[in-house]
Amino acid sequence: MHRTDLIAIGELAARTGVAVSAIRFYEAKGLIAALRTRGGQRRFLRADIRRVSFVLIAQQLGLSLEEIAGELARLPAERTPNAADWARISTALHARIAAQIAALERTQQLLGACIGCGCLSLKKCGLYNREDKAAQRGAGPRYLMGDRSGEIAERA
Amino acid sequence: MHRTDLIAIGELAARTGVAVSAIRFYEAKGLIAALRTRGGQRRFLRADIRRVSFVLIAQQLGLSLEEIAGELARLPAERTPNAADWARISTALHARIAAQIAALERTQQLLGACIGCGCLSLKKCGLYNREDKAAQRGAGPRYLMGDRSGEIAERA
DNA sequence: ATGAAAGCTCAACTGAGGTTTAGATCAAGC
DNA sequence: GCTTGATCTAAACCTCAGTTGAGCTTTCAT
Repeated sequence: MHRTDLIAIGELAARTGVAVSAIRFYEAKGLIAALRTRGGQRRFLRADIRRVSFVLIAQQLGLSLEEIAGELARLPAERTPNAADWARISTALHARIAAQIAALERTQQLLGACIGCGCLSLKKCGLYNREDKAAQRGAGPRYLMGDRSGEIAERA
Repeated sequence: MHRTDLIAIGELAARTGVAVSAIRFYEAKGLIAALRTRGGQRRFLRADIRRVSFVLIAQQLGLSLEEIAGELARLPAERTPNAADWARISTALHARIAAQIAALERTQQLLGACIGCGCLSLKKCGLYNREDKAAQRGAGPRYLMGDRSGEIAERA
């Protein structure tokens, strides 16, 4: 076959809706791999369209690029992910979302119990004294809360 | 005046579980206010323990510091938030969490429809072609709200 | 063979939510 | 008074998920 089974970065960008700069970034992060022309330009396989699509979907489901890279690493590199691959992954994602929903519902319950009680006491408040830390998120080293069982505020 | 009502930054940190650096950061962001000793050290009111606690709780519910500052600005500065204050805030939080849960449940449904179909086609996939973009926030890092803890740096 | 379009690299920047570091000063116990 | 630990400021640094820009090079259609 001719070289039409390889696509340039701009076409991959157009097909996926992702910016060219983002595709270079994904390559740098090891999410996708590129061949190179003699002149040094990237050329991608058509299967990479689906790989990039998977990145977008998984991102929307809350996975970090690092986690996505982990999933993609278990996928065959040179072919389109098939139904079995996707079933395995989507089942895992399903469980993940279920856990998120459950965490939020627990929060909701605690909040309901708190409305009107004004109980912002660290010692007693169910919202504060939680194990699951429902929505901890974001970048950078976080100070880990809790574990000061000895001497927490009682009186305000 | 041995029995003081004012507490030093280290004590506020210890009582809330927040790092001293974070408390200074919150002060710089206008979330809390500090008095100063003649020597220039910060001294906080005991009510600030609850203000900081509120910051932590609201963060767990997904509010940004800017949003939290907005809520705190409407609270009385010099006293502990009372039941009425908390009722107003927690009602708003309740609606917010309900929306998050609804978004995740829609995602879950779409994912359920996709399991096994291998349909990572951008044209058709309901997971990819969504209007709500479930919990996408801001132009920078994208993260879904909800549990992403797991491997936060644990440093001594 | 040419000229526009697309590609290349590398570095710097964004913004949220902080932490780390350096060097100096303050507060308090003995 | 001395020493020790807590605190001060300011600026630099960190992650994540990219974007932007400068300055060149390659590719492709004519």
